[in-house]
Amino acid sequence: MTITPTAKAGRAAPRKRARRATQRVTMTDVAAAAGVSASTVSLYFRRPEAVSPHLAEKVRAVIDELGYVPNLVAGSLAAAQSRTVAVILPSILNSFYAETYNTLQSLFQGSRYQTMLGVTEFSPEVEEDLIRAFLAWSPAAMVLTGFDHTERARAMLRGAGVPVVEMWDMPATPDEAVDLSVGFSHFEVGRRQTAHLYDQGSRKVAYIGAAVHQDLRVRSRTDGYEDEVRRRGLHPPIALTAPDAASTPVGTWLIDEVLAAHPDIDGVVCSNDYLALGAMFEARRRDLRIPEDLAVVGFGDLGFSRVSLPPLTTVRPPQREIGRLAAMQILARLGGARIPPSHFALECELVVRDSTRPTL
Amino acid sequence: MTITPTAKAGRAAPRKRARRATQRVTMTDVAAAAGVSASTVSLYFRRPEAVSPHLAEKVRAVIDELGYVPNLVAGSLAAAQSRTVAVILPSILNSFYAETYNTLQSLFQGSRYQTMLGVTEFSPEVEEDLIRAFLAWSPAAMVLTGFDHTERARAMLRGAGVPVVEMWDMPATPDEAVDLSVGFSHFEVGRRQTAHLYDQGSRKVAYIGAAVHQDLRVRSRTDGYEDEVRRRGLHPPIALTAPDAASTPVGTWLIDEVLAAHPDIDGVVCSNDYLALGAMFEARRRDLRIPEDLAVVGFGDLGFSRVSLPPLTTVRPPQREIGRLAAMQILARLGGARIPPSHFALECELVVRDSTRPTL
DNA sequence: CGGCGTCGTGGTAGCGCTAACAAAACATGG
DNA sequence: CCATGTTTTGTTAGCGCTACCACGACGCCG
Repeated sequence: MTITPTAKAGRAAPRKRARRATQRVTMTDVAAAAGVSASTVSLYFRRPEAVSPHLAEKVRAVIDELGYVPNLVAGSLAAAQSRTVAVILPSILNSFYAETYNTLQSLFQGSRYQTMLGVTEFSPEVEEDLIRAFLAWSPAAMVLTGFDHTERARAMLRGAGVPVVEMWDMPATPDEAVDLSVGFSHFEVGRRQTAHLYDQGSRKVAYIGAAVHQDLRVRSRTDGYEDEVRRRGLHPPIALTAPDAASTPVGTWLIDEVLAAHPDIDGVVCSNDYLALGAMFEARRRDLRIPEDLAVVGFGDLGFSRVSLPPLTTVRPPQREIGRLAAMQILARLGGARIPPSHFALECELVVRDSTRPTL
Repeated sequence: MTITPTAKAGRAAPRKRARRATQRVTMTDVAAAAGVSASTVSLYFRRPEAVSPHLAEKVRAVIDELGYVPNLVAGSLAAAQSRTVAVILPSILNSFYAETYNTLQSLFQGSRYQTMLGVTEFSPEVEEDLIRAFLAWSPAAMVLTGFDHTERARAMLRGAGVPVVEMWDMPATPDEAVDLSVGFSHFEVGRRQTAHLYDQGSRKVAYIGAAVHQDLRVRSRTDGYEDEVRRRGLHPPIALTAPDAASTPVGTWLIDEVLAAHPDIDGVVCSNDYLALGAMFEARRRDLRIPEDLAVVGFGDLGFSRVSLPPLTTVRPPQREIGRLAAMQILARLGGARIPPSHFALECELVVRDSTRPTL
C-alpha cells in the first residue's frame, strides 16, 4: 500500500491575500506620524510654499526622523510623467560628448531632474531600442545626438509628446529635426579647416577621417573639405577614411597610407584631434617637420592639443554651450513656456597653434 | 444693482471625476483586442514560454499592430522593483571608467536591464545625492566606484536590499565593502610601476599624480610608489601631486616642477597616461632623451600610448573585465543565486614599451 | 452681518501593471 | 470513466503616489 505523499491537511478557509511585504516607509506613514493627511505631505514635496509653515515644519521633522525617501516610481505613475530626462549619446569615449553630458547632468540636477544616459555606439538600431526603453519610463524630455534615426524612432519621438532636443548638428531642412535642435554646421567646420591650411601656405591638402560611415557629422566635415578643395582647384580631393573609431593608432595608420600614395602633400585635415596626434607622431617619426613639411589641423581641442609637440591647431566645438542651451530650452518648455520647434546655431572657434603656424 | 459675475449655473450633481486623459495604448487595450485577459498579456512579457503558442501569436500580432509599449513605471511599482541598474562613476572623461560602463551597459542590455548612469566628479556628497535619487527608482542593483562613501550613503546602500557592487578597488578589510566588489590593488600597481623603473636601471625615481585628494585610488598608487622607494633605499620619495583632474597639460606642468627641484631624476612614475604624455612632451622639449635621460611609466594604457613618441610603458587595468565580472555577479544574484558578499581580485598587466626600454 | 472668494487641508479615485490566487482546461493512470 | 495532477488562463487586490474635488475656516466687502 502506497502512502500518499505530503497529504496536505484540509486547506484552511481562503486566507486573506498575503499583503506584499514592503517595509519601506511610505508617505502614509509620514502623514500618520505628523498627524496630517497624505495629500498634505504630497503637497509639501511639490509646492512647499502652499503648506502652512506650522505643518510644513512638522512634516519636515517627521521626514528626517523616519528617513523617508519618496517613491518616485509611484509618483511618476500617478503623475503620468517622471522627473527624468533621457540622454542618448553615440559614445562616451569621445570626450566632447562626455563633456556635454556633464553639463546636462549638472544643469538638470539643479532643477531636480534625473538624467538617464544611453550609449548607441553609432548604431541607429541600438538607438531605436534605447528610445523605446527610455520612453517606457515616461521621461519628461529626450536629448539625442544628431538627426540620423530610424523611421520608427522618429515616429516614437514625435508621438512622445515631450520636448525633444537633437544636438551636435544642424538640420539640412527645418523638418529634418523632430523638435528642437542645438548644434553647428560640420560642413562649415570642414571647409574652414581646409581653408586655413591653404591660407597658411599649403598647396596640397589631404583629409583623414575615422568612423565616417557611422558618424554623419564626420561625413559632413569631409564634404566641407572636398568642397573647399574644389573651390581652390589646386588638386583633386584626397580623402582617406577608416571605419574604426577615432584613435591615435588609427591616425598613424591613415597618415601612413596617405603619405604612401601622395608623398607630396603638405597639409592634412583630421576629423579628430586623436587622429591628428597620431598623424603628428608618425610625421615626426619620418622626420617630417611640422608645419613646414606637413601642416596639421584637428577637431575637438582635446586636453593634449595645447601642449603637444608641436601644439595642435584645431577647431574647438562648443561642447558646454550645446549642453547648456539644450538644458535651458527643455527646462523652459517644462516650465510651461511655449517654444516652437526651432534650431539654435552655434559657432566653433578655430584655435591656431604651431602645427600650422610656420615659425619665422 | 451689481450683476453677479459668472453666475455659475446650479452646479450639476457631483459629476464623475474626470478620467485623466491618457491616450496611450495600455495592456488592457491589448488584452481586449486579442481577446484574452490582461494577465495573459503580462505573462507573455515576463515568461513567454508559459503562454500557449496559439495565444502568444495572437498577442504578438496585436502588440505590433497597436504599437504597444509597456509602461515600465507601472510595472515597477506593481513589482516593487524595476529592471534598472544604477551605475555611479566618478568621471566619464576618464576613458577607463567609460569603458567599464560600456561593458556594463551592453551586458545588462542583453538581459533586458536598463542602466542609469550618474557621475559624481569625485564628490562623496554628490554621490550621496545620486544614490538617494537612484534608490527612489527602486533599482534592481547598484554599481559604484570605490569604497569612499559618506556614512549615510553606506547606510542607504546596506538598507536597499539589492545587490551592490563596488568596483575598481580592493577593500582594505572585508567589511569595508558594502556587499560585492571587483577590482585590483592600486597599491600594488604603484609599487610595480616603481620597481620596474629601478629594474630597468633608474637610480632616482619621482612620482607625479593628479586628482590625488579626490581619487583614493591615485592615493593608493602613490603609497605604493613610496613604499617601493623606501624599500630600495636609494633616495627619499619625491612625489608631486596636483588637485586638478589628470590631463596632459597638468603632466607638463608637474614634470616641469619636479625637474626644477630635482634635475637629477632619471625616472618618473605617472598616475595616468595623460600625465605621462604631458611629461614626455615636456621632456622632449627640453631635449631629454627618453628613456636614457628620463624613463617614464604611466597607468591606463590609453589609445595613444601604443604609438606615442616613444611608445609608453604603462599598466593596463582590466577595465572590461571589471565590468564583465560586476555584471555577471549581479545577474547571477538577480537570477536567484545565493552569492555571499565577496571580493574579486583582478590583476593588471604591465605593458613594457620603449619609454622604459633602453635601445641597445 | 450675511454672502462670497480665497486659502489650507483632507478624502479618494485612479495611474497601468504584477502577483497571488482561483478556476478552467487538459493530461495521466488505474 | 473517474480521480488526480499539471498547465494554462482569468479575477482581483493592491503597489505608493498625485490630481481632482470637497469642505471648513477666514478675511473682506457692501
